[in-house]
Amino acid sequence: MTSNADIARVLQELVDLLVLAEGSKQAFRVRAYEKAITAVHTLQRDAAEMSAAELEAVPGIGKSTAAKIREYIDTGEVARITELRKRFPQEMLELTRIPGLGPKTVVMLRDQLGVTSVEQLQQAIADDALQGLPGMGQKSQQKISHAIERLGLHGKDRRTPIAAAMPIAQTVVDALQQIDGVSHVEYAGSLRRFRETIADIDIVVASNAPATVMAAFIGLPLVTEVIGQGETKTSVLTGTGLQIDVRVVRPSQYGAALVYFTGSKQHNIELRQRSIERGLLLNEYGLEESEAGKVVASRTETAIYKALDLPFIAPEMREGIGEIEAAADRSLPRLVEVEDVKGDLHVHSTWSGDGRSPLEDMVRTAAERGLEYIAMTEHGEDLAINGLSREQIAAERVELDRLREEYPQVTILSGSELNIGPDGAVDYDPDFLATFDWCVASVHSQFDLPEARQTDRILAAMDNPAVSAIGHLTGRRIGHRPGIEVNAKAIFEAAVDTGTALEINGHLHRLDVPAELLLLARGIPDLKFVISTDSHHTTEYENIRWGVHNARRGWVESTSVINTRPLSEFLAFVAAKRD
DNA sequence: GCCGTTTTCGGCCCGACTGTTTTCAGTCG
Repeated sequence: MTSNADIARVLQELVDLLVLAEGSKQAFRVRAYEKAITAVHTLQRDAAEMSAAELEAVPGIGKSTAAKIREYIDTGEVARITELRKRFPQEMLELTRIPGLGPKTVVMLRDQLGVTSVEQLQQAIADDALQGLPGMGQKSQQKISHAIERLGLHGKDRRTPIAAAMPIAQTVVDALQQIDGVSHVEYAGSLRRFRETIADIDIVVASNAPATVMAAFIGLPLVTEVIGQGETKTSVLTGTGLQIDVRVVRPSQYGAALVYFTGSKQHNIELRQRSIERGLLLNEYGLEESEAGKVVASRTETAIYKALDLPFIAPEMREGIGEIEAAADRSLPRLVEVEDVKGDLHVHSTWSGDGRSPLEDMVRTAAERGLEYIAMTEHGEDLAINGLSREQIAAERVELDRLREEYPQVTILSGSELNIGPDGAVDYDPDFLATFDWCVASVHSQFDLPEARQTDRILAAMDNPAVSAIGHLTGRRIGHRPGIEVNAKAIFEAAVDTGTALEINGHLHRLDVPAELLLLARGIPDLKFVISTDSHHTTEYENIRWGVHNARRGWVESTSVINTRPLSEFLAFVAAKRD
């Protein structure tokens, strides 16, 4: 069956082609289709099973898009796309990936020089053929030439995994924080919204001395090239080709700037439309009356939202997927927060082959961090090298008993991270499994089985009464390895039916269950999650922040997360399944 | 192309920076 993801991909190709045909990414048709793509992504059912009329009823999808979606489902093609492909061959789309080359220039190059590929463009530059073209001089030619050279590092489409971007962003934020006269610094953009990959890092600075900030910024050791520099905006590249944009605003404008640069683009557009409806104008400097120009709000984000008759909307939700409507009718979810989390139920020590901190260090750190309970979940014995035999588990439990006396403030559970085999079987026998207080079961092998088999193995693992949660559902490593393919809906249903929780793994490389799937799980009553750090070292308890961010991006409420509950309630959840 | 308590046409978010220009077009976010 044609999946929603397939449809979104097809519409994306249509958008890419239309940008050339329309000459602008901002063309209304282009934006309309982009909105439709978002609508398809967030659709709660399979588009393939929907009639044209039903599709048309979806906000953002109109008559024309609905017809094209049906056309694709029924015939596997869209005539409009076929036609556009003839006008704009694939290589021309490649040209638009060169930073600084927009659709107008790409089409002009074809019309004036017959250039339709990167190779031809390089030849044209070698021939000095670009300067003299309408609107192009020597500098333009140099700029394009330079952009092609570094395309290998960062084309416009290149995205960086959040795990790589986050430490860089924090380094820059920390450095800018030190500058005299800087009152606030925060990373914004897709990083603040906690997307799993980011195109560039946006940093907002509040200061009355922008020149000082910019000078310090471009002087940072990680800056290898300055792309653009103005009074309020400077863009640079790092050695890995990651772009960092810094915007400086006055402290009184900080909230407006933060809203603006956090985005998303769609969220901002909707906020501006809401502003216009109220006779207001919203930009990165403030929310003001359109006529009088009097500033209504600008210092804090909360003030901006309030002036638009909205409660504060969490950055992780600002994707233009219905959060503003939900805010307007006061039906925003009560998102989970880091402070809500009482226990960590996925923790390794050096007892596991890949653990890097000794057991006592892990326990002491948990106690110091104020956790009420933890589960030591060393790897099960089926995981070669890393896993624990029954004898090793018995030995670890002796140590756990001693630690319980030494650290009475934290309840230490004896757990395991079991391995889900290709058929859904897990480590150990039922009697031995019953001796654990808590087991999380995860896929660690056979990542390329077809969707049906992957789904079946997880459903089988959920049927096991000892399995209280499924760990890192897809097993993906962001930017390195795609996850296993699963039927998410079937898994959500089975999780409810069997009383099994789904882990939200907080490792920045994992963020698994992915937020995209969490969004699909919205509104399923009784579906429970557990947010875990998967710590292998004492420093990794910090991962709880990332796990919570990811959960919030998936609109997960505090009440759906079992490790926000007191120990007694949490144990009751485990016991309910075993009975 | 989508949408509508300013409905079926006429709007559609807003600004910085660059390079080419003497007032703007293109690109980008």
